[in-house]
Amino acid sequence: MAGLLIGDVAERSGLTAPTIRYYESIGLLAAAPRSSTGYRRYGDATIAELQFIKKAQALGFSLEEIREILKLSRAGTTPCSRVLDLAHRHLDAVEERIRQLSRFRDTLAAEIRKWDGDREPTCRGLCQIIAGTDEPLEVFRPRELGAKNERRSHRKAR
Amino acid sequence: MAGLLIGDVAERSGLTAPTIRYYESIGLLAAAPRSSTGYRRYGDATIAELQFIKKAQALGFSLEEIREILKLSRAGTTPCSRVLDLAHRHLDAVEERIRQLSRFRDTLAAEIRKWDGDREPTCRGLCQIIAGTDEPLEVFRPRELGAKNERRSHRKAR
DNA sequence: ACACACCCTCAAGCCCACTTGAAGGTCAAG
DNA sequence: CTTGACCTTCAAGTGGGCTTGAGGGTGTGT
Repeated sequence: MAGLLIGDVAERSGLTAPTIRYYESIGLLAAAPRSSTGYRRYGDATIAELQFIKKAQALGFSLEEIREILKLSRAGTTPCSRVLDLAHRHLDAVEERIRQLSRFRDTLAAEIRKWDGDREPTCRGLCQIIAGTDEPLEVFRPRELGAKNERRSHRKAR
Repeated sequence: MAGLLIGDVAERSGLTAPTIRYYESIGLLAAAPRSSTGYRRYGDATIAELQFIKKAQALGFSLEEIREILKLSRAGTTPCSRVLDLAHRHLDAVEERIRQLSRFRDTLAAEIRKWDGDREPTCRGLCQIIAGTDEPLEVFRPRELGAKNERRSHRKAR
């Protein structure tokens, strides 16, 4: 009987069998056809799809976003502008993070040089150094790019 | 009585009161002194510390790592060589992170360019574009950069 | 005196992306 | 016919970093 077993697919895609079942369970992957005894049977298309999922994930997309992409993709006719937009936003986020990290690295490196030259380096400095750097950093939350943590309550003064 | 209430600290630091209590509970923040009725009382130093935590977090450090930094930092009198050493290691970590992110950005940007250039950017094409790319992409796992997912079992052929 | 915005603790829940475990069915080789 | 490597399902656990809820105390303005 034709078709790969889940373990073969797992091996070829570099995922685990439970992960593949999990993907099916959350609707990321279409339900595989079954053999008469209930075994899932796969074709090469699934491996390609899993590799797509892996790479999309590696590119920073959440499973939710990937599902959205695949849904649009399966619809076929829908334009890809949303997907493209999503990718652009990810790129922006990544670049901003690189900038933040670079600034931090410079600050840290400068501080270390100061310390290295210092005869009597105090540890207390560390907090102030890092805490006292320039503008407030935006928190980069790779998996949830929407900033849903805005709390600006007006407290009654006591 | 002197001292900020937890809500004031929350507002000024941009965190929430429960989060601050949580940080205390996991030993990230020192236990605040209490008023006679049990209210936590804070000084400005705590706000600076929380901002340090926020920034370190934004830079990709886990609370565990931040705790380590703060612990050494608080040790105060102990020779600073350890802190310095830690700082060096963090600098290395930051630089490695920058390199990883840069590679990641290049890959993503390349995908987007490919995609942008496409006259008929069908989502199907997109999938194939990403799925069909050359070398395997490195998975970018922001919080756990260690690649612990190598499974290469040898399956018996059936 | 009362409302109301704070504060406290402790426990449980949530989210994501899985992983692990238990209990059992299937299939090919020896 | 047994062994053992596979497959099945469903449930529960993991980990990081919180958030939410219940139940109850505090402090101030009117």
